[in-house]
Order: sequence, then structure tokens, then C-alpha cells
Amino acid sequence: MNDTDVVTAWRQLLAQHATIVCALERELHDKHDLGVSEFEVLDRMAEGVCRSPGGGFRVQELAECVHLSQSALSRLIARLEKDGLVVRSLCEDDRRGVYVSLTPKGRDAHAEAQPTHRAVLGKHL
Amino acid sequence: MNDTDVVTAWRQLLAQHATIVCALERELHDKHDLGVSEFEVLDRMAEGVCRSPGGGFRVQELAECVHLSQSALSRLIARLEKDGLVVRSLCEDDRRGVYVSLTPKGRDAHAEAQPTHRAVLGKHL
DNA sequence: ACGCATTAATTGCTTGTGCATTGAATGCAT
DNA sequence: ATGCATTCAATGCACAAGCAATTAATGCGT
Repeated sequence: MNDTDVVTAWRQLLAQHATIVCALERELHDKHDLGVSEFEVLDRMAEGVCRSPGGGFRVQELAECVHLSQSALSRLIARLEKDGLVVRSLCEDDRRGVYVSLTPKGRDAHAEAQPTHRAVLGKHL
Repeated sequence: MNDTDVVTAWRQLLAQHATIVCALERELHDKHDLGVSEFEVLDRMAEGVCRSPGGGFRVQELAECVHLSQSALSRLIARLEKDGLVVRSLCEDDRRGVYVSLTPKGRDAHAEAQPTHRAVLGKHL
């Protein structure tokens, strides 16, 4: 792959990313009052990946899932918690850590938003 | 393409984007004191696309090129101008607008950074 | 048992971004 | 010529993200 091709591919990636993120941001925010990162976190949690043996999700793991820094995730979780979509609980076996879990309300919010999310992706991929 | 495939593709896109942007940000900032968006703008200008007949580049056009809002571009141009990499000049035929042009220093900065940029892309694509 | 490096998460601070607004210039219709 | 909607760029404002420092808990070595 020569330089020109690489740059072309990169720009295509940038363009596609920008288009989709922008569309998702708009739709998710307007219809469900959720940001893209917020939905992505709810989505991972609803799926159950990143689940720790204890039954909750560790902030660190979620951060890696959605490609955010741990500080960004910490605040994102705080926002979700303020809206009642997740709860933080102490984890017994390592009291430095926190378990984050979906509330029923969070599960509902995700279930409502998922079709919108899929629809936007479907349209653009 | 079913839902699962779409989501898989989307996550792959997100992951790739995150990885590359992160790597670029680090390398460009450390070695050339440039952000990714800043470089992208310099790159487009050095290429000469988005060039207006007047000889400069309009803010609006550059904004579309790099997928940023008009206001973000305005401030980005201001940063580049502060560093002496571009200059703003009045455009005669439409005095609402401005022409942005690369300075020799800006051209040099781009020429220095481009290999780094290409190298990172090459490694990840 | 004690210190010390390490790890988890939060918080202070700075910066970049988008939306909405503003100010200036344009051009079109009357 | 005058008014009015439109367009270009800049700015006020709010907010999300990263880095660095902080706090708390863990565990490893001696």
C-alpha cells in the first residue's frame, strides 16, 4: 500500500466516522437524550461483555471497551448515575474498585435507544 | 447485512479510529507540536484542494474538509495564525469572508510533520 | 509487621468542540 | 434606493475529554 492509498483510506475512515458519529449524536440526543458514548456504555453493559465475576462492571474495563480515558468514564458513569440509569456499588473483594450495574430504568433506556442506534448504523454502513 | 454484522463493523471502525487518532495525536504533538486537526488542515492546504479562485482558502471549505464545525475551524485557524503557520487576509471580492493561506513557516511545519503522519498511518492501516 | 511500589477510581485544571448568537457584507425584490 | 433574508466568520457559552495529581486499598518484599 503506497502513501497515497494509505492517505485515501485514512480520509475515508475519518469521513465515515464523522458522518456516523454526527448522525448518531443527533438522533440519540433528540430521541433518547443520550450521547454516543453514553449509549455505547449502556450497550456494552446490556450485552454483558466486560462483566466481572462479581456481577458488575469495572470502570477500567468499560473505559477500554468504549475507548475513553478512565477519568472520562468516571464522569460519564456519574452522569448516567445522576439520571438513574446505572448504580455504583462497592466491590467486596477489592475495595478500591467499584461495580457499575444497569438499573431497570437503564435497561429500558437502552432497549428504547437500541433500534435508533441500529437504524442509523444500518443506513450508513 | 444483519444487525450483528453492522454493529461489529461499527465497533471495528470505532476501534480503528480511536487507535489511529490516539497514535497520531501523540506523535504529532510530541515531535511537531501539532494536533491531528491542525495537521489535517495544513495537509489539505499544502495539497491545494479546497483552494478558492482568489488564491486562499475559505474557512467554510476547510471546515468541511476536516469535518469540523465552522466555529471550531475559526478557532483552529486562530491557533495556527498565532503560531505563524497561516495568515488570514481579506478577500476582495467578498468582504465578509477571509482567505487563509500557508506561510513559508507553515509549509515547512507541514513538510516536517508529513512523514510522521504517513508513518503512523502506514503502521496502522 | 512495616514500608513501598502498584492499582482503582475520582477530581482539578486546561483545552477543543458544537450550538446559538452576533456583526458585517451581500444580493435580491420591490 | 431601501428593506430584508441570506451568508461568512467570529464569539459567548456550555460541556466532554485528557493529563496530572490525589485518595484509598492492595500486595509484595524484607
